[in-house]
Amino acid sequence: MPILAATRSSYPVPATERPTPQADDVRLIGVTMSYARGREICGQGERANHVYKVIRGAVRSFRMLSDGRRQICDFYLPGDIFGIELGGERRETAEALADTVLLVARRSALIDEEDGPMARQLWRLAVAELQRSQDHVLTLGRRSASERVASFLVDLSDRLGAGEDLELPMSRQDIADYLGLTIETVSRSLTQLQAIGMIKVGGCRLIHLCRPAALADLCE
Amino acid sequence: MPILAATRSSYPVPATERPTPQADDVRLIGVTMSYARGREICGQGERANHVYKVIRGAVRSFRMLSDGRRQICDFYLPGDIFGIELGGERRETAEALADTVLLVARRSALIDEEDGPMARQLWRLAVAELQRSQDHVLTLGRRSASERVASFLVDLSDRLGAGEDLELPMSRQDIADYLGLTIETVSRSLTQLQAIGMIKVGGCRLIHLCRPAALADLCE
DNA sequence: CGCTCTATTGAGTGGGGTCAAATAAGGTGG
DNA sequence: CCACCTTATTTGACCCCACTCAATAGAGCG
Repeated sequence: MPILAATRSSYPVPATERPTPQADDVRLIGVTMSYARGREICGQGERANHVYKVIRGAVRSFRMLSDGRRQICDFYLPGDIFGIELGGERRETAEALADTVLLVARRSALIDEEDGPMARQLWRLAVAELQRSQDHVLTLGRRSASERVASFLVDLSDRLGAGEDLELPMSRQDIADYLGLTIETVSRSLTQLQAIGMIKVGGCRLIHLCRPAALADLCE
Repeated sequence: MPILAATRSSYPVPATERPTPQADDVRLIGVTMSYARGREICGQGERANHVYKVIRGAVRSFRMLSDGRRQICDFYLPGDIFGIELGGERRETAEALADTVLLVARRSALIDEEDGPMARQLWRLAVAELQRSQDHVLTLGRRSASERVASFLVDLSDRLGAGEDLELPMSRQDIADYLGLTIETVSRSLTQLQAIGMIKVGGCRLIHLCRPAALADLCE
């Protein structure tokens, strides 16, 4: 019998089978599932049969080169929808950053519908993700290490709606693989931003933005 | 009276007013316009009232940081559609790489339609562009200079359907701004790829891929 | 308290950037 | 068609930001 499973588990656990009470943006009907920290949600090369909405926790989505270099494409936070692909095969792997609860819906429930409004919702979703990806391209292509870290913090603060006190759901390694840097460089950039009074690092998952506006200005 | 204008002109010139005879992918109804090399097609911050399909020539789409650093998000080649935005404002500027002919359609003709199949076409278009952008992220985040240039050449060859003889529609500066490098590094990478027998540079706009498969392998 | 995992800091290196000069490729006007 | 001018590309010399390798310091957990 499915239960709401917030406990650490080795395999994904169905949590409830009711559709979400309120659908914010896109109406998803599916099953909520729990994933333990680090667990794979869906893998590169698999058939893309489901789409996901983050209820609690956080997710990283990434691709790897054959020699092991990893690039994180995006992090997904509560409210975000991910996993909508064009063709049948997934191009990215998604993993839970922390213990995470997802709403899992059949892809067919979304895509095969001859429903104009729904298709437009999907389109909006795709365009919004495209814009995020293009911001990412700008950051990776033309910003220095500390600018990348600054823009990352600003973006995360906006998305979490957390104001000036950020609790990072991801490790330094994840940030590095998102920003195209190494963990050492991420760490040094944080130290440097702290030195110029932009932020205050209080434990490795806690960051206070002392001057959010100035931080945003760093990214132009 | 609008004419088919292939001549160099200072301002965009309407070419014909008939809809395209055959629509490949998305049925666009609009006006064909000619743009001289270097001319702006639409600018960052403007209202996004039109969408564009490349008939002849090529287009670069880019964003700039306040200090002048430029990041090219994508190049658009004959057959490609671009300029579909979510909100009202454009986030990127588009310019003609060479003398270019575009089919220009009103955005409203696409978006306001309550047409399921059309909305799905739009969605496919957006997802396809998203996938290209995510490939770009992987390249910028985790590949070395010569790997970037190699993957760029392979991708361009695929898209142009040109086989092993590539005619580049863009300058070294454009390539550099697309790949997050400098022109000097692009040039050195090309020289290096030539030195190991991968390509043959014959004039700055002509590149022959001697070993296309090996070149693709460089990008893993 | 000790073990393990993660993050920070330090020292040294190298890939790609900067600056500058040489070369090649286009245009333009005579 | 050629000489001249302008712009784009290549090459060289040198430097610096970010990477690598290594050691230290915290954090989390049993």
